[in-house]
Amino acid sequence: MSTDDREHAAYDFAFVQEKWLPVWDQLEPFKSGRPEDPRPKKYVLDMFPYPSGDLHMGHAEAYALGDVIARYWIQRGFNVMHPIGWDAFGLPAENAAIKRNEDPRIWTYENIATQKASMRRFACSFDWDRVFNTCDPEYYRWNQWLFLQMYKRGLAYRKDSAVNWCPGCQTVLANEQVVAGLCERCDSVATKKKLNQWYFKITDYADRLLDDMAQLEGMWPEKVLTMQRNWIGRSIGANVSFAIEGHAEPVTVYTTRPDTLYGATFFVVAADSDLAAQLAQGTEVEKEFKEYLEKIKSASDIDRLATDRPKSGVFLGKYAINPINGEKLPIWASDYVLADYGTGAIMAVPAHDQRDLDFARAMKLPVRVVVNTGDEDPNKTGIATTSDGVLINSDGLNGLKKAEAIEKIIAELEKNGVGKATRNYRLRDWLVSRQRYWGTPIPIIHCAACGEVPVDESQLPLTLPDAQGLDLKPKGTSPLGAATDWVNVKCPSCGADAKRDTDTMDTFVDSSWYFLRYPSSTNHNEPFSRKDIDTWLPVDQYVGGVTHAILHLLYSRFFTKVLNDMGMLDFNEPFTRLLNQGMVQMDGSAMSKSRGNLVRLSDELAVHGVDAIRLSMVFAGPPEDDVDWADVSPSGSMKFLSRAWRLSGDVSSAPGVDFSHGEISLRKATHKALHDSAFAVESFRFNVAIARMMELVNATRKAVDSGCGPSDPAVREAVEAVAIMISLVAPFTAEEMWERLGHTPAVALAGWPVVDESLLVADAVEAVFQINGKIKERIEVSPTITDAELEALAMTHPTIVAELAGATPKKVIARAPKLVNIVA
RNA sequence: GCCCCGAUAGCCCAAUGGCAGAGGCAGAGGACUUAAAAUCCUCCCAGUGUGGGUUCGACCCCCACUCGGGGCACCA
Repeated sequence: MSTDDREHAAYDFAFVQEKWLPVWDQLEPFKSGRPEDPRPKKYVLDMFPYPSGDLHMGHAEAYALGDVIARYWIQRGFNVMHPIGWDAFGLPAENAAIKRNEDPRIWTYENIATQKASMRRFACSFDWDRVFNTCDPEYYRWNQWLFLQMYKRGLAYRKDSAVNWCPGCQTVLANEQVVAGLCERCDSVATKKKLNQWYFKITDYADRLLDDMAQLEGMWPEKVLTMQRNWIGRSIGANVSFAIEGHAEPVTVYTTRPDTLYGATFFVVAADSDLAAQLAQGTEVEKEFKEYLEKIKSASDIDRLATDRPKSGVFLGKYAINPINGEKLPIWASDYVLADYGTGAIMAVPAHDQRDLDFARAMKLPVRVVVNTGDEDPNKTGIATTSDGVLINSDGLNGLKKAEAIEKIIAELEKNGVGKATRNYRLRDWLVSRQRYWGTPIPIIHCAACGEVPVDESQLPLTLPDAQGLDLKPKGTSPLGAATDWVNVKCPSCGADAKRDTDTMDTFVDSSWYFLRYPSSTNHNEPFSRKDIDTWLPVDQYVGGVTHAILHLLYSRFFTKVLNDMGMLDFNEPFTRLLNQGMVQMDGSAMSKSRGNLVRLSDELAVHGVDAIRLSMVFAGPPEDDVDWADVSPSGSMKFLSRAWRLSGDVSSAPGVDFSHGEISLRKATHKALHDSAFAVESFRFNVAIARMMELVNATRKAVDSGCGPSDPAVREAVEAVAIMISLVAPFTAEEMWERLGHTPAVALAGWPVVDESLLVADAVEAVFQINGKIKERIEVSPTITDAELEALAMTHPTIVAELAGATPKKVIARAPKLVNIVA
């Protein structure tokens, strides 16, 4: 088909797509980091994908949204870095490898190639020169390096602990990966296992992770901040030390209500704690205690999560002494107290804590009210009173309010050396070792004589042994253990026979700092250079799903703070702004093959074209809302793009024509669209931005057909503006329009036209006159009219005069130029 | 149970205390056409989940409730 024929043919998206891709490959409009680039920087980042097959609808939405933002800031004259890479370690590759009996590398790199090709065709504005994969040795060597830095600083350590274990994945899980008692990956019921594992000491950073959120306020979705606050779960209280009858060591409890110390009537230790076992040992209740312990151990985490199940426990026959009044408190063991929170023991104040009250009522233990809250007696109601009030039955605290009492009792306890103010956190240390193959090997050697010996940094990367010949099937121990040549080494310290650590790192380690690597992705000497970091970081705009609200975002914030302490960067928060996109659904539920409601991205692209799919995603509604594919109309998107495209063929003025004498009302529409859609994009209301573009297309159509005609400069100005604006979302169509308008590519770099403020003022606006809030008259007025002028117009208007019938209004409110409201 | 978000036309969604409708989908009619598709034009449709309150004026702010979605859930 000749170019001439093509001119008259209908808009052919497939042809246009194939036409421009090679041109863009050559122009590289999105290359960032050219030396001496004078433009201010903007780092726009999409969460990198896991290479599980080809891109799907969810990717399409996420990357379409990120692309709008990146392309917008380029049009606004910023030097935008918009990189991409692959989060390429992880279980699916390993499972696929087991199934296909081949190296997980093959599956992984094949999928990466597929996704990469799809992203190019999807016209993602990525800087392809910065790509890396976390499974590249060149990347994970820096995971190992960072691990060693953490180790040096005491932030990476091993301990024995009851850890979450997924029987499905046959590996341990971090707390964050257990959702409602289930493995977040495979939904198996997580169990507990006593194991020696590696941890990162994220709890050292709990306060900073919490307090630094102040700077994210208004920049991150409130929802994410709330979830992180809940997750860290800081509470403020006191540790109080109780002597135990017949037990040498005192036991410390943590309480947020030290003011209620006089209301303590019993004492509870976590049944699964070492302390409980110690207290029971050798006593007549030991047998009963052990039976109880067995019973609760067999209860799954799911059962434990039910908060309404009856309280249970065993009296241990011993007594704790209340340090403030010498009272003897019976000690119980129960599973309602958690072994790994606080000290694993509590003082029970049933009057003012619901859980303690439930337990007291079940075990017929006394309840003593020590705070008069004005509520009914918990003894009668069974409802603990937790609000503020006046202290009673509490000696020196009587008459004080809660806050005063807390302050006074803590001072007293501290004076007597039996307590002190303390904070506690729900957050636990991050368990980072995994018993699987496809991850970063932990760079530690275990020597019988020297203990843990770090691999020398010069020996990094410590690459994975060849998967060939290894049994990757999950069996609870790392497959690396079977790679004898790899495992058996000489101790770097003493030279004796030693073994490598056989666990690999949680893949969340990989994603905790990848955003720091993009600017230095080809640096072979360090994970990232200070110069690159200072140039590009922090990330100005991060885009991704809310599913990572806790895990990835919390870990990345933690890494950033550690690196800040190491002096490797000088900011505290990695992601200045965060946008969470919703999910793509079909008929109200998540798409999946098993549900039979899967919409294939490749099918949709084939039928409607890339631009129409991108547009549909972005136009469907607010970005954070879920999109239901049943509600969107890709054919409607195509229709709009065709309308826009057709305009570019109608323009009959020459490129470079002076717009200033163009038809004024269309010019106003153009500048208003430019102004309003920019504002909408900056406030993430992309659907609104597109509505403004549609308005301008409609207005231009009208101007061409029945207004100023196609030769008016205002028409060219409008259509050029349309091309630039829709380039954010429909880059192929925009490029084609730009060419038809007589310009050279790339439209992505054309620049957002400067808005002429004088054209944003309307000639006349409609004002309304109300009486008692009811509209009585509408008139055209100048937008610059004053309140007094408008009021005078209203009071002399025949309709209003007639309505008032001579009565004197009580009050007149004028809001020029919009309305006058007369209160009669 | 606690906390957060939402509810506007048949549907998806706009409207920063000031005329409820920007945009789209679906629908109806018309123009063009031998006809159809495409295209262009025009039109229909709710008084903002319910009940109170504040205000000259409330989709918007406050209180209570209903429904939907999400988060947390023995963390002392």
